[in-house]
Amino acid sequence: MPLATNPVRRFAALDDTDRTILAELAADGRMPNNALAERVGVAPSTCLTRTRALRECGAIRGFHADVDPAAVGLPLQALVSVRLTAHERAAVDAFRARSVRLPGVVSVFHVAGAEDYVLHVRAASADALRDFVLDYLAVDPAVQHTQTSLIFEQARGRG
Amino acid sequence: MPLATNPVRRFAALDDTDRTILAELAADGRMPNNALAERVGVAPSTCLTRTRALRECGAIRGFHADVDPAAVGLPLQALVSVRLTAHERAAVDAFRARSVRLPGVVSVFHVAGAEDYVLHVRAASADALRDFVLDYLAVDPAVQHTQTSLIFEQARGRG
DNA sequence: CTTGAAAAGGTCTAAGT
DNA sequence: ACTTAGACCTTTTCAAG
Repeated sequence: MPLATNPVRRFAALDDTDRTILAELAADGRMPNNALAERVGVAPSTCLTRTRALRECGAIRGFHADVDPAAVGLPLQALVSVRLTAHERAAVDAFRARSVRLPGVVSVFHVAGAEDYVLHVRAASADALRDFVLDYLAVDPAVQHTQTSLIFEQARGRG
Repeated sequence: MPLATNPVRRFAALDDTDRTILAELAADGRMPNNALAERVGVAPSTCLTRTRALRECGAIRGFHADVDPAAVGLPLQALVSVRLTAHERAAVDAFRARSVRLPGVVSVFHVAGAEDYVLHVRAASADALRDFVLDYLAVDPAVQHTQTSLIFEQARGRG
């Protein structure tokens, strides 16, 4: 993949109306099209066309309910830093593909720096969290080292 | 706040139907109620009652569009670890309240361990990211030290 | 608590301005 | 891009099982 690749090109046509739609739907993903149109200041039909285009060009990747982890029996959260043994593309990509499928994994960040990955995970208990690290990461020959930081509290920003 | 506090109590009544609804809406937050009802195996009216109860008891905290950061002119992401100078509750809480309002902040994690906070931030460019750290964190007297790790790639897990 | 059916409201398409 | 109109679908309520 050449360094000159410019993925922003796809979004070049976005104007203020589009950005407002994105902000409103990021805040409330279930807002009816009528209400959205009024907030944005365009006709409902225009709003619908814009919203659909935003989904098709990839600016909107999907809609998701924000579920309280405690409600599904996973009250604990942690950030697990992972350093790999090898750093070729194949090993790195393979670890990412594997880690996103592990139970309790919310997000996988491939980062620059001393660590290679940071996993945001949820667990039912401290024991379950320990088991997650030991059973899925520590035994992985691709994993050289892990460090687990329990999350006391998470707050959402506003973009 | 006593250690014995048990916030799980609020969700004690959740059954299989509720958990299926949560899973479906987490995967597709815009699924129509009658499609959801069919997948879950109850009548649409029942499904609506359940879904509303899940929102009111806090199991569903909201619905959000998943917006591609690149679409809104913020193609860069980073994890910024923050160590505070003081660790009394007042200082810690104040920093959290401040940091969630900073521009580009996606999530704020209060973590156990050597660092106090990890900020997930978005930025328009490397310069903008540097400015964010210097202008908002480095100048903050409550902040002792920061470490910024650029995010090469983020992948979502499945809960 | 769940249900089916009726009423109310939103979505979507296609026309013309 | 906006408006209108109408078909279609979804949500919501409510009386009853």
